[in-house]
Amino acid sequence: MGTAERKAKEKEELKALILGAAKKLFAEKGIEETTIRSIAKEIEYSVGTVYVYYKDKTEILHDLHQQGFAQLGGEFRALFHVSDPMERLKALGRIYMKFALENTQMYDLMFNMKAPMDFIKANEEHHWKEGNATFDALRKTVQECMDQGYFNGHQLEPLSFAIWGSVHGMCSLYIRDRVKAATGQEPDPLMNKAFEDLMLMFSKK
Amino acid sequence: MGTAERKAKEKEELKALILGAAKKLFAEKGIEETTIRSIAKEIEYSVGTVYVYYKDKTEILHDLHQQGFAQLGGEFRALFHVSDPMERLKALGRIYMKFALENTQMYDLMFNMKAPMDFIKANEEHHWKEGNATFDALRKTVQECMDQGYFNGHQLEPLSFAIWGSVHGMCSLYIRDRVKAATGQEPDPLMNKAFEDLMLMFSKK
DNA sequence: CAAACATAATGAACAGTGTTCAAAAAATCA
DNA sequence: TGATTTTTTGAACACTGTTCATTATGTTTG
Repeated sequence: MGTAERKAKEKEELKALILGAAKKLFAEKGIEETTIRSIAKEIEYSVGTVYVYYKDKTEILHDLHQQGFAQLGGEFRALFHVSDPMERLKALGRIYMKFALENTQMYDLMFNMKAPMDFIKANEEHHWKEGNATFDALRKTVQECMDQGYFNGHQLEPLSFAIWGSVHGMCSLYIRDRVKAATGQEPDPLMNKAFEDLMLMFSKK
Repeated sequence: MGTAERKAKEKEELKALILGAAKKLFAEKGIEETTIRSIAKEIEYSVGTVYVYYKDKTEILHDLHQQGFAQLGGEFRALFHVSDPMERLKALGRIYMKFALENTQMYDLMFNMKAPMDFIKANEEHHWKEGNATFDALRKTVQECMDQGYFNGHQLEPLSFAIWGSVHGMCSLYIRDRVKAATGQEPDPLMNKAFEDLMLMFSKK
């Protein structure tokens, strides 16, 4: 039936409209400062309408964090053209860090905020497929590095986690305003140099 | 004048009482879930009283985060008995991580939450002395390691930051529930193994 | 076409938050 | 004791996420 189809499409469109407004406001004024009312106002609908399409705020946050992973995942996938695994590992790290610095709010949502994980726990019985896929890209690359003689005497899983953690840690400190406050240095150059330092240590055979 | 003295002391005591209640509730039910009203109830005073002794919630959070740094700082200082700098570096990391895993709420407050930094920006013109002192302990130790031939070809500042970031990153992912969700592994053993992996790489001459 | 029905949108209302501040209570002083 | 100062109070305000009876709109049917 044509009408039902069109209806379903319209519903999807409005849902996307809400999400788009949320994304815009999050980037503009931060996630904490963005209210359901401000989202409703942005798209010129009432608060109630937002709740017709999203059962609560964590669902909006979860949908948005999926968009972030779609973008980062795409950039990761593009890097699998690089055949040298250590080069690819470095590139993955660089892209990851670039993403974090250029999309601080989104990165925060993906890797720091509790909301998306709360939503997953409450609705999808514990499967964070976005995080899994991203970690998999890293793990695969680390495995290939090990096959080439890198990371001797290490185990794949903890090593991959350690590498993720080390880059995430710098990004997280950056986003949460601890870098300049603790080191006294300009954050951006320090981040880049520190990243190189890490990679230099990681790539020692 | 004796009375004025006693008064000042009583004021300090009540302030400490508020802070103690806050600390207790934070550890019990989490920081986000602890309200000014619940703090007031805990010490059997009214909401208004809390605001006589603390100008707002960020000040409570800031005072509490100072307590955390006092504890961690004390544990750090005790480690300066270890004369071998690389051994001390590893011990610093282990203590840091132990602190994070055993005081998740406090660690979150110290290194993730925005409130304490917001308070500092608004009230103490940008000087995070707690963070500075802690980073200094790390930096000093890293310098001594470099003096002994470790970390060849690295610069002190970015390297120290990278080391901090790498341990912080794992702790942060742990606290924000990303470890098991992304890796599928049991978090605690993975953390410990990953920490060893990092230290192994750091200590390669 | 009009009436019956189904779907979508609304916004006042609720319970909760941090915060304020005139008023009440308690303590101190003369 | 009475006046004055200090401390404590909690109702009230502006905000939050969320709900749901009511209204408006669209669709189907006799």
